[in-house]
Amino acid sequence: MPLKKNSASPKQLSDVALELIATRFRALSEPMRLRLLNTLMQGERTVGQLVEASGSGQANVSKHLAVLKDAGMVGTRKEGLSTFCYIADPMVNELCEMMCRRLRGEMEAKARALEFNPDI
Amino acid sequence: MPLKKNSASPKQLSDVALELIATRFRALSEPMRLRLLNTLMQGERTVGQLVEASGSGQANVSKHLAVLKDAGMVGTRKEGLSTFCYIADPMVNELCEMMCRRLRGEMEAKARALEFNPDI
DNA sequence: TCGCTATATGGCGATTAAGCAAATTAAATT
DNA sequence: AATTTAATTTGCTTAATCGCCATATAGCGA
Repeated sequence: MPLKKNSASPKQLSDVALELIATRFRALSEPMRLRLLNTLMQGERTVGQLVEASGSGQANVSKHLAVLKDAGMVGTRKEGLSTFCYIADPMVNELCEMMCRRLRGEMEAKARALEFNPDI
Repeated sequence: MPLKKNSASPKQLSDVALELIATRFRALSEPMRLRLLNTLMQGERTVGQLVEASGSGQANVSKHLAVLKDAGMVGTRKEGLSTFCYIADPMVNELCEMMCRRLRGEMEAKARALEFNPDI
């Protein structure tokens, strides 16, 4: 067995792949959508609850949710008149936490860099 | 000791935080920028090399690199006339790999779902 | 100093995306 | 069937972004 590249193959991604990946990240590139996801991290919510929690209009929330659904990040479940939304992809949590951690680290480093340094 | 939530605190992120996170993801939301990053994963490259590898115009590459630099994902180093670019944040690799894995998984699942199923 | 090369920047047209308001569908209630 | 409630869709306006072109800056060699 030739034992191909086992991990982190240095290949260039195809145009199609790049487009797909970009679309996923684009879904995460708007504060309002991140706010919706952030709320959904606490558990299932109806569209109406998300409207209230987000402070945005109903039409906008609906459209943002459609984007997140297309990206496979949010799922929905109908129950009577209400549509319940939930995070369909646990990767979303990972991605956001990773990003938050990183940002906190950077900001703290910058804050430290701006402090007076009495011991040098 | 009250034993607060030790991890994954269910807090809502602030507007500022959401904006910062969105900006980071937005940097990853364009195929051309992903292509540049993908090339840089193989190692340092000059802007000119990236122009050639990407098949895009020099001005565009320069602007895309500026976005990636602002997002803290790419760093540069000047050497004579050339500007060498490199991935400044290892998280970029993680994020892209995670996304690729996930997409592969989903696509394979969809492909399987489209197959004829002889054993049922 | 005068070019020559590598990169950055500014302007322009076209496309895309967001927010708002109004119209439309869909399910439950009376 | 008519009404009410929940959500999606559509049309409009404004703002952001991409790619292309031309121009400006900066370092190097003649």
